[in-house]
Amino acid sequence: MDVQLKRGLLDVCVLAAIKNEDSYGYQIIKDMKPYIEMSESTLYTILKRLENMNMLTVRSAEHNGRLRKYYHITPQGIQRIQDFKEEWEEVISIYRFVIKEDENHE
Amino acid sequence: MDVQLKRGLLDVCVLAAIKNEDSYGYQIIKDMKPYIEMSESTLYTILKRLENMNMLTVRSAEHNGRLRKYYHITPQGIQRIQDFKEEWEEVISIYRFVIKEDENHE
DNA sequence: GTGTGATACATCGTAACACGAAGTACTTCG
DNA sequence: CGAAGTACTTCGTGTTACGATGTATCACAC
Repeated sequence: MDVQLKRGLLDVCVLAAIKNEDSYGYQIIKDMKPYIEMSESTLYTILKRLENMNMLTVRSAEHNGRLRKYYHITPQGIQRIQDFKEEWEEVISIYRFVIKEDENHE
Repeated sequence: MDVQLKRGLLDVCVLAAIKNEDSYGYQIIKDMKPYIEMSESTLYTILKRLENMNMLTVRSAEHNGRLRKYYHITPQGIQRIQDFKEEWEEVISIYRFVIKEDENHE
């Protein structure tokens, strides 16, 4: 999938992936794989960013001797998803513009 | 509208805006304004990029003593719109993922 | 017991990109 | 004359996705 097209979706996808249940990096990647793929470096960058923006909080926990960082969504994070849903109307209208211009001439 | 969300849409919008009829910078901005807004510096950067990618060709013409550059879409440009339409399925599936995770818990 | 692959997180450098700011230059209209 | 509209250009900056690379543990096969 086109990198540019992904840019506006990744943040919200990560938030959606942890909304119902706290999760950790590796799991998030697996959960999102059927829908959107991202490298580990991308995900951890995003998680760091969302943390700095107070859209999620982190808690470390030990699991089988390995460290795991569990991410928990905040009210701001939930609001971010809400804003995205509202912006989607605009996205659809843009899509329709592209389609309209395209269909006039095929 | 969120900058990141626009990134994947701008190129295709510009191509759609010139698909049926050759157009020039200022006009393109006006045509797209109801759907998506972009600054002049952004548009001219995009037009330059699309030209380098052979998605459009340029022809200069004089209009009322002023220079105008008319942009004409190429087969590659048309193909780019087609690819976008095909990728849209994926975008919708991602949107549904976000919505689904969101609706489980409100 | 040694390799191999999965799990799990981190850092660095890079290239793409949107955008604001500022500039040039011509036309129209009050 | 001055302001606003038309039309294109250049520069610098901040954001961002990603590949490459590294560290470390665990499970399982051979």
